[in-house]
Amino acid sequence: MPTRTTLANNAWEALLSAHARLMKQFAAEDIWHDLSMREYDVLYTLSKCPHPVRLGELHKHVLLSQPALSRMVDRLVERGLVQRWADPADGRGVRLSLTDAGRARQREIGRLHARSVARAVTAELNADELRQLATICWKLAASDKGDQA
Amino acid sequence: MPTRTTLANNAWEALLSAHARLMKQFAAEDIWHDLSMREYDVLYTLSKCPHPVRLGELHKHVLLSQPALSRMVDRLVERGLVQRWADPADGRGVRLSLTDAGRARQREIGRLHARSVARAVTAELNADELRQLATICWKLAASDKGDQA
DNA sequence: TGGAACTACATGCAAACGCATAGACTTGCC
DNA sequence: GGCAAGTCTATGCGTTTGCATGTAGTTCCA
Repeated sequence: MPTRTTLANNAWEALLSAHARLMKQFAAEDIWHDLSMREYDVLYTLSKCPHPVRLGELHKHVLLSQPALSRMVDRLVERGLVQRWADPADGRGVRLSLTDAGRARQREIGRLHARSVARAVTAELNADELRQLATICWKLAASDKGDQA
Repeated sequence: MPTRTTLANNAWEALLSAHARLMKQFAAEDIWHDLSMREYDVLYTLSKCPHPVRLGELHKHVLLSQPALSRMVDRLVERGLVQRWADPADGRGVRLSLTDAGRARQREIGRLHARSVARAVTAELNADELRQLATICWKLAASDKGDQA
């Protein structure tokens, strides 16, 4: 009879293993062109924001240190995929959005990646399991705040 | 009415978000001493192997390039936490195991980390959800059999 | 209004990473 | 047995990362 602690640790280890396996599989796909998956992740996150977003806000969603993110944005700006704007309400701040080229790029890769994801995940899980996984993981993801869906 | 593809992508995004949020939270804990979480991950993986394990085998479980893993092992050997053995059955190969110090270190940190994990995860999920999450994620993790291009 | 405390982002620097490839060994085929 | 092809790990090298800190702008409160 496993304790609640044991159940929790087993669930987390399972999540980590699933994450590692699928990340490796997706990284091996030949769809990323000259982007790293981390860079794509940033483009994808920006693509979901209707308005230019603060660096700090972006940082909450990306597993990267703030300086590393700042410099990655540098590079994406230099490549013409992201735009930096001054924030009129806060002179320290920066607002970021995709350029048209950046949006096009994200869509192009996103379309292919979404297929890979669907193929990999539906190969192992039925619709009920997909719904359960989403429900449970969103609980874990949003736990300090009601965030998006 | 969401399609199966949409369900799959939503589930994967939820998993990624949960992963990112919890990883950040765990990284912020003050329990790692002079190890990075990636290094701890390697020690943990080794701790589960009853016999010395090949580098390539270890690599399957760690989200890191083979050269990066090789050099991380260098550093862990240099710090006295891991041992490298020649493989009698294959002269190219290397076998790895924890030293006593490495095992002690892993246990010490593991005890604390397991508590953090339990605290964070049980705060959001009940026992049924924990079991569902584990079952589903192990399915995703273990599907190393089927491979497609 | 002024200044201390705080926040947001950028930069210096050493460490660590990924990619390409080399080196060492094994396997398979003749 | 011998040589080509394949596998396992290590190394060279340019890039990216994290930590500590710097710089600029904001907030709080006397």
